[in-house]
Amino acid sequence: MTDHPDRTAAGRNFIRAIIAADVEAGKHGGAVVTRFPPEPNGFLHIGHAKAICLSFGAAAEHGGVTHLRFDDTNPETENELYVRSIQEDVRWLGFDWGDHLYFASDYFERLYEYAVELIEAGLAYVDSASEEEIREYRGTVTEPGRPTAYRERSVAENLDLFRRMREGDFEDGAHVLRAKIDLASSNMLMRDPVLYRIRHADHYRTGGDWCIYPLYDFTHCLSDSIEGITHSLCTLEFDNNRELYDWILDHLEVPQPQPRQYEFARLNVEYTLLSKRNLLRLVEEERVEGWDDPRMPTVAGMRRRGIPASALRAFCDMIGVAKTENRVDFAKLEYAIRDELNPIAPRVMCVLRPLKLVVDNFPEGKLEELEAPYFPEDVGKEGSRLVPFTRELLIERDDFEEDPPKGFRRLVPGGEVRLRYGYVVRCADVVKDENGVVTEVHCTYDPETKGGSTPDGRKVKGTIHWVSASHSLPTEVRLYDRLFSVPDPEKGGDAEDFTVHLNPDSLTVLTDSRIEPSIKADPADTTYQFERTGYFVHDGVDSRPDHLVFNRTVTLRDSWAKARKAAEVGAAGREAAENGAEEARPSKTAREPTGGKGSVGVRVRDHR
RNA sequence: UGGCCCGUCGUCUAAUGGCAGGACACCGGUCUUUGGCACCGGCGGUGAUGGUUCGAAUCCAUCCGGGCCAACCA
Repeated sequence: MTDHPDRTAAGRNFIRAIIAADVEAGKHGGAVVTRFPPEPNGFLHIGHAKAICLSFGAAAEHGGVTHLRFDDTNPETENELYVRSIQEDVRWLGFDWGDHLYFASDYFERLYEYAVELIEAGLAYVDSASEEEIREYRGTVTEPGRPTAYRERSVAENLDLFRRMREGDFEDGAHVLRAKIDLASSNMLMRDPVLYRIRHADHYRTGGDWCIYPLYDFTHCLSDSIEGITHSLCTLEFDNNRELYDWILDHLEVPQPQPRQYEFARLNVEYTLLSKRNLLRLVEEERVEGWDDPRMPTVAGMRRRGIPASALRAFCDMIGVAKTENRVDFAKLEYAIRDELNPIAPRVMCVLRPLKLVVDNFPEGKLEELEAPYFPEDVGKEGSRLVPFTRELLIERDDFEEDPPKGFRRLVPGGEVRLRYGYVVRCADVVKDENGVVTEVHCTYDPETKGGSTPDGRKVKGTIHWVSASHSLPTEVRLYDRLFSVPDPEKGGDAEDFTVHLNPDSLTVLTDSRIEPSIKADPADTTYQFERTGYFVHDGVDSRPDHLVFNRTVTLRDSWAKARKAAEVGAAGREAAENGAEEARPSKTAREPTGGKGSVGVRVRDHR
């Protein structure tokens, strides 16, 4: 899995430096045990991928192990479906927890005993104040908290009450167990944090065994301790929790040395959001088709989109680990994807928005099979397929211009262009409908240029992709763009609903695309490069032999589109209206018009 | 507002008192039967002000800016 050799270089980030120093110093006997502790209440996303790469990577670097532990202490939000998807996703990412699969819910009995120990030491008490009261008595960041009426209960009374809480003698919310620490602490988390609450709810694993459930701060440090974790890595927002993490372990009889918590900055990516709460909203409100919608930043979504696990790992390597708040450029992810796919994705030809091209001097009914390599020279991989060449072909609508802009290197009236792996053709004539829309391009081909070479040495500047009109396969193609139209959709906080920033153009469905027939013989999970357009993969959910569906993983870099865009700056949004014709809304199934008429002038939206 | 954390090219990230480096992006070029890939070159940064030091991104102080914390969520 070390596809990047320098990954093992010591001290590549501050956490790995700490771990390396600890190993060097012989702490924990030189052992490294980390853990990845997801709560099974949602799907894993790219932010988790960063945490997974860090925790698994840092341990593996020293021959250590990483535990997968479900932090399942909240029966109301967690379930089995999430447990399964999380395991599948971690495995798919390429990491192995071996035998070390754990559940915090398996520790409930031991946790209960630890709580009793705390009570016996006079360090925890049962508080019978209401939730509102406790909140009010906690004070604010500028005012200290005050004790409720129950803070000085005797150990015996606390023990009895806590036992009866477990027995089910009380209603939800009647009592809680609190640590007795410091109500005046400047760290709000130290103001007698709640350790246990009563919740008469069935847990997806323990069923009705318990009606009291431990909270995060109590559960997490002790779970780490129980499992012999050495380095407990989490994100920055748990910084304030560390003091409590240490306090609990310091005041209980636990194995030494204790695990230490280290925090790093969570990942943010431009034009997306990574909070599980809001991702869940997108799913529940059907703004997307589900957790695995290819537009989602979830591991499942990215997998369906065609992003290889190796690209995600490479991306995590590239972004590093630090404590600085960050928002990573979307282009960095795209780079990682292209960089992984370029050497492994076989090239095939698919025409996204077809325009008929008739080769006038090619015999009607004649079929010529042309050999086309799957990889360009520089990739250096063997393999080729035959592509059928016929009198009637289909080319990309964008590849013909009657009135070409400066620098246009494709087909124009009277001009020559090379059909990839085929012949050089010259445009002789154009057929238009009553609206002046081009419906057919007529060409003549030069038989001497078979395969694309020019024996006479003349330069043909443009090469375009094509398919046979009669032998190509119809396919649906789904083009994805960023889910949000602003770099930080959650910026407004709760004051603003992030859904207003959803990009209405995040999905474009093309229904009359045509692909070369060779792909019929390939495994369904093949990731292709459609020449000149991008990387595509069969949609794992909707694609069938009789109804092909391809997802665009990422576009190819397109310096022509970039140049065009730059040229148009200042020319105002003159094409806004035309673009509007092909947009589909998220989760809706609007289709691009299938006739030539409506789709003329439509440009492939650039991914940027 | 009290506490804690964090400020380095546009973005991400190195430099642990000793030449501010890399990646992505961007710009220019070479190559090219993908306007892809590759290669070459360029642009561009230590939030501010003081102080300590032969020497400060690094240590200290103040200020400015950003983030987290007042769930019986994690």
